[in-house]
Amino acid sequence: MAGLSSRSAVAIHALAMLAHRRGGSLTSAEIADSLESNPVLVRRILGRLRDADLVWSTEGRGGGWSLARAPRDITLHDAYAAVEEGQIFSRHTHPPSGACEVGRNIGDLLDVEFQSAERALEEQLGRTTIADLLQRILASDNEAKSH
Amino acid sequence: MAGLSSRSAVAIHALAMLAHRRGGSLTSAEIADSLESNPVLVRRILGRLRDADLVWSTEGRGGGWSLARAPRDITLHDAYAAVEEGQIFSRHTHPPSGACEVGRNIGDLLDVEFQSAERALEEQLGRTTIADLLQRILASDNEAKSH
DNA sequence: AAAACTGCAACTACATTGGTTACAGTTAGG
DNA sequence: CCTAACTGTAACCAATGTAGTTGCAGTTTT
Repeated sequence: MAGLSSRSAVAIHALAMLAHRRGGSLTSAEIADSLESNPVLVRRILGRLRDADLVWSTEGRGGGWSLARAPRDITLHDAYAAVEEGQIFSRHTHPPSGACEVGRNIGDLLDVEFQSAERALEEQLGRTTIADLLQRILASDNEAKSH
Repeated sequence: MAGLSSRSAVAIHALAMLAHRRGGSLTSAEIADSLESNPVLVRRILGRLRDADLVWSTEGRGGGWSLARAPRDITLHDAYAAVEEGQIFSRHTHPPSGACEVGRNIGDLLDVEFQSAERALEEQLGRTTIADLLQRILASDNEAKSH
């Protein structure tokens, strides 16, 4: 458990690509190309984004994926929450001993602390939208080209 | 990678127990008892706390573990940083395609976002000390006893 | 009918974690 | 000086979750 999966990175990458396409759509193969990864992996992750109403998909020939909202209305936290499950911190694997003053009380208090730390992380993620990110990506690209 | 390990919870639990002992020491077996866990596991984690100068240990008969600082000078972030390694978010497993405008620029920008989110979490953890936590643990215990 | 898609189940390889056993080294006490 | 009670570590196991892949059924356009 050396941290969370790379699904957040993949999800945000895909959302940025879709935002770059404006209203247009992309296939899972096209997104997988940019990720140097696999279309099935992309569909798995985009499927979760669809469950969270961030994107929608159409089947069959000519099908693919599109944004379900404006890029400025999707935050990095939306992407994170859609693909990453549960809590960041793991709690005690066994309930601590009730015979110990610390053991029988620490559980709930630790929960409060961990939850507020996670909330701080989520709030920070919520401050950046896909539109913000795409703008910086394009600025970064122009910067690179001019050198 | 459904989050971090439970090492932070174990570390904080152990620090709270040591703080409760005031200047005294505890053996890894005593701490393991409260955790309903294993002395070796405890020594592994307390070893990291020692590397971070939060506790010290003495070997041999009558040995054990003690705090290396006052409880009010140890934050939950200190414990977290000592036992949890690396970053919370995983990055792209392969570097994205350089052929894609998004792919060749997103890496660094995502790093900035993820790092500032993690910093927010760490700052929140830094706001609570072991002394704070122990005080609440004891208050919680008295509360429970009075009913 | 064929081509180009999504959706999904199943499987592999791999890393990490929690847990355990075993044992060497250190120290205090009788 | 010998034994009991500790720490320190290495080695190993089972369980879990992830990334990656193959295969195939279903859907839609041409």
